[in-house]
Amino acid sequence: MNFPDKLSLAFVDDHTLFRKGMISLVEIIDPTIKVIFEADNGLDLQQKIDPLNLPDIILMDVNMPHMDGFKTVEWLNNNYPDIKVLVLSMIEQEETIIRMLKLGVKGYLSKDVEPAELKDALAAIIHKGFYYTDFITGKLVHTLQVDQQHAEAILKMSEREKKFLELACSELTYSDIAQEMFLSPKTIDGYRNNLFEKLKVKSRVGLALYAVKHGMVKL
Amino acid sequence: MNFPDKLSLAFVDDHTLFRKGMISLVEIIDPTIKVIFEADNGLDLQQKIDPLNLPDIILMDVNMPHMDGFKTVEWLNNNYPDIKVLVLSMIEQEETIIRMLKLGVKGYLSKDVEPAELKDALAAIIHKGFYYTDFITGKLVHTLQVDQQHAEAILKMSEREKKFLELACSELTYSDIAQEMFLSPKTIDGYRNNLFEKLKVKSRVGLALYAVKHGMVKL
DNA sequence: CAAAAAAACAGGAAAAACCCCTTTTTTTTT
DNA sequence: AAAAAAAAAGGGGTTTTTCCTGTTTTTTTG
Repeated sequence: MNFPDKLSLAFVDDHTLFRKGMISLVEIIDPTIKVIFEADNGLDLQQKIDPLNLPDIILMDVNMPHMDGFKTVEWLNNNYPDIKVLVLSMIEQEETIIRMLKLGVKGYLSKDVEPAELKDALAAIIHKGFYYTDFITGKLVHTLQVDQQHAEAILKMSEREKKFLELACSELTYSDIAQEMFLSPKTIDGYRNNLFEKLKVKSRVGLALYAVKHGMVKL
Repeated sequence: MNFPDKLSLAFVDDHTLFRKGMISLVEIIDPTIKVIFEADNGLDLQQKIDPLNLPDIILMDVNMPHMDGFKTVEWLNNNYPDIKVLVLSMIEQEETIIRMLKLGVKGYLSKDVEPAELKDALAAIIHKGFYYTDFITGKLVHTLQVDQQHAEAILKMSEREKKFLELACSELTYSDIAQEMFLSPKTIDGYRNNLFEKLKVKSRVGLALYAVKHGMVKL
């Protein structure tokens, strides 16, 4: 199937080889598809987007420097709500997928799909408004079953708590951390207790392992 | 610069879009380059490689299902030592890079390079035998300074200490761990002190983070 | 401006971790 | 069998973490 009118796309991905390769592929998939622009990240997209020449669909990664996929989709929602976003990402973590879907993206594809499926996805997004694979649907169902409070707790962590968590993943004592954050050690105790509750752990080691496991803190 | 004779390549990467896109790009970089085959992973490569029609260079990812980049390079070293490998990967962790270089790969590029640099890398591998960026060289230097310490530490760890380390990466108290290992809590104190010395850390959190970072314990 | 909520801070105690040094038991080596 | 080495365990103390309950200060809301 070809696309009814000229389909226009844009690519947002910091992996230059991948992005250039995708553009070549699209040429093969359907030469009538127009690639309006390509960008390295969300900031780059903001500079390149032209209100008089908007793409129908933006194909976007999640991990990008300077302005990641999440913030980029939020910005698009606020500024160009009619543009549809199809995520192309290696990340298959449930939290990431769910978060993107909550932001309203119209599809989420892994980078290991065949070009034919990419074509199907583009077609479905144009005709049906979305393209969700069984894998994605399975994630959606699963997330309903996970402790909603727990999921919300992660999203609702304050910036101060996040900072504390980062510092707690080190050999600093709570006293050291208090100094670092210009707070009282007793305040730090409070943060720790809050996070123990929110993340359902019961020791500092548990906290550190949780943070690393869920990508909140890098090693 | 064009390549002297027909350069032949193969691609090994589980991301189909990326792989197909790369093939398209190579066509643009130099239409005389021949892509002999493409594979999803190491096992796929083993099935597709033809001893009578070998590529000069294999461009390969590191993370692949079923048979990762490390095992794949080892297999190639044993079976087709004349084939050169250029790694194309998102992974910039020092351990991964060093491990690949130790296995003898002739270059390691991030997936966010420009196509022009890819071309340079291919040319350098053909003419000089390798292509190492400054970034990679920096990793090599650093690893000389750190590798020895880490290797020595690992060699000196007893099986009991390793077991303790695994259990210490949890919310168990030392008392719990002692019961689990059928030892006295005082013995556990001794293990902890030994590991603090060997791994140069000074707290249980430091121990846990070290263990996870160096792959001694999985999350 | 007052009330409510959020953030920061506090007292005090118990548990756990950490530290230094030593002894005992078991295993290995000679 | 004895000596040496390694592993396990111990005494005792300090520091840090954890826990419970509460107060004060600052910010937000009405």
